[in-house]
Amino acid sequence: MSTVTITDVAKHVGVSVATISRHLSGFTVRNEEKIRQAIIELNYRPSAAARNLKSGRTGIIAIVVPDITNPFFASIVEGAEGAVGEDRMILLVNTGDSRQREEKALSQLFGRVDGVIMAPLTEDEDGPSFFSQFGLPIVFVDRVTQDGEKFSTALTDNSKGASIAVNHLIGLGHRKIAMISGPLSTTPGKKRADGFKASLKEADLACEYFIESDFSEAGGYAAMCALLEHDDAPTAVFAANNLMTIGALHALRDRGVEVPDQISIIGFDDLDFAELINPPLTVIARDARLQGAQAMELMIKQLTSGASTPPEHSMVDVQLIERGSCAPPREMQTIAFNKVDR
Amino acid sequence: MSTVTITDVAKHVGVSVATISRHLSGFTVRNEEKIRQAIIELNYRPSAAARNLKSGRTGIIAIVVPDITNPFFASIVEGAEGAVGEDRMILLVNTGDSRQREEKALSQLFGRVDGVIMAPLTEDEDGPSFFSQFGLPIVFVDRVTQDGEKFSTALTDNSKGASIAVNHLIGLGHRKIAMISGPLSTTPGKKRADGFKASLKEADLACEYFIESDFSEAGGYAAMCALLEHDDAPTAVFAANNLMTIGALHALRDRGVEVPDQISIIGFDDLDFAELINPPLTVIARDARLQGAQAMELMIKQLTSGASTPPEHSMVDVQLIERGSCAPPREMQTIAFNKVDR
DNA sequence: AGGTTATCTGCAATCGTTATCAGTAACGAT
DNA sequence: ATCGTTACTGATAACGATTGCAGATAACCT
Repeated sequence: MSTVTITDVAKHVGVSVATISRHLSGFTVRNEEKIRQAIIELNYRPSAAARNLKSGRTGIIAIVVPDITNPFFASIVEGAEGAVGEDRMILLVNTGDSRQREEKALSQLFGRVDGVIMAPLTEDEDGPSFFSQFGLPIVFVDRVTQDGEKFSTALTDNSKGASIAVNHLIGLGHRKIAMISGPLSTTPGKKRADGFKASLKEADLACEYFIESDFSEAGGYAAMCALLEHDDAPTAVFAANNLMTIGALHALRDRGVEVPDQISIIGFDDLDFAELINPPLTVIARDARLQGAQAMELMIKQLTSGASTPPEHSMVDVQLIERGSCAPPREMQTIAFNKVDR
Repeated sequence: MSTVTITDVAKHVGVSVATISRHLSGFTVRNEEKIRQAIIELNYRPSAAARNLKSGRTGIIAIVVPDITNPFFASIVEGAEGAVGEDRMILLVNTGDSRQREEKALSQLFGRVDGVIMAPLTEDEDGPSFFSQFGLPIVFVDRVTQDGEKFSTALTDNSKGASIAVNHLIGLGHRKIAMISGPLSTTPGKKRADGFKASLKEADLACEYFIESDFSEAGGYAAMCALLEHDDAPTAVFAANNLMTIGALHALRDRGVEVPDQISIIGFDDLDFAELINPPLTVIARDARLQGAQAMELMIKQLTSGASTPPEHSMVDVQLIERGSCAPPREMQTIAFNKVDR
């Protein structure tokens, strides 16, 4: 009943503990079969704690995300899970957008895990020094901190995605294009905003409708409400992530604004149900699962090839998925080529 | 650079390791301030592994779910995370609906965690014996195994939820009511099916449109297609979970079937975007976060109050959220009281 | 058989903590 | 001055595994 140790197995077989240990770590030993039986018979399970203590490694990789209910991060986790392999496990930490929790979690992680895959809350200055002296392998996913180049990263081509979105809207004839942006203190927030602004400038358009929000549904809702109250409201909106897109759509629905009749909307990150929305949502999509898997691969590479190898970087591509939420602006629709029905 | 141990701190301060250890576990010691400084100065972090080895506990609670990208399970995890408290962490295992992964994960968990909150894949017979001899505290969430009564559980009133759904449809005048059911080998699959059948019987209706599917989006899609091909197709459908509801909606959309004009649909489990779908989706909802939190509370109770306390059970309530996806059946609409426009 | 390797084995030290136990200092009561 | 009590301290033995070392077996060759 009580815990059965390697010593018990050794006694049962009639060899020393060293032999059992060696058998467990894959060496060839003489009484292989006997040992295997004894292990099953006694229901012996090696103590992970003792192993960790000796070997210094835990076989656990932490993955720290701000919000697991965000489908994007859920997919990241799933992708990482899929790439973790046979002899490692994942420790999930959900920081709930709280800086405090993030720090506490990180300090608790030390010694419990072999490495940390993380999507940091912000690019804050106290972050980097902290990570640099953290003493654990780190891979940043989706977001980085200021000194992120020192670590491996698995990112998306954020600014390219934003450019595609904006150019799509411009191509449809829009001139008054708004952006509901994420926090500029985060990597994707900043890069997507940069891409947005750059593309506007390239088309000689002023950046008049830019709202910095917080990547949350409520934030998207509020931002959209603010845009609608504008004297000269925009004809198209680029929402910088999935949750804010949902919030914006809720706002439009509540106000009775027709999409894409009165306003076009394009989101960043696809959603399972994007096709089911009325109208189906046009988005910039990327493979989040792949991104998670890449992060895990970078981590494993780092763990197996010694700590001193230079950091590597991977990038997943983005693509436009046209559905029905973008159309030429209202005043153009009579002359527009691809006029939308209804 | 290398790891600094409790011995280093002791030397630095000029006391014995025992004193440092006592300070760390909250006892009052003489050189409190000096010790605190030394810890910071040397950047000492207690070794989790060594602690585990001595104390036998890890401060980690595992939570095992079949699919983290399912918003329901994501919410469960979030709720559990929120209730885990200061000095414990969560280890997430995503089994990806694979029996094999589930078993492997579970065996790996032993010794690494203090307890397991789990949503088992099925109620299979080999499950129970396995869990019973598992030797770790277990709390089942959402689903149980055959001998689940032996363990604490945090469930939903599944059959009540199903009954509410069916009675809602019956109340609207439907007689040909279908169910896209989950696997009958799972608790929610079984209970929801039971509730469905019982309510039909109570209303003297035959159970003619029952399809056992697999809780996946693809499964829901296929099931709905099958229902539509029926000679005498149903006028209403109850889909037993969120993913299958999404699948069914996709099928309806692809076939050009109007909801709720030609068919009514009600889902189990709410979705963030249920209001954004056209028409807004009527669902049976429950508080998944709360359910996750309850599971965690039961686990913590079990951990703190010794292993020999009897298992406890909690249950979150369900409620009907009427939106727009259910209406009287077509042939009744002219005489129906609350006729739907459009 | 005898000698030389190649394999396998047991002993014991070790990983970093915590728990036990005996011991010391301080202090008030007798 | 002695005793009892309280409040802390240090030395040391665990916890359960891994690993270097030296010795023991077995395998192989002539």
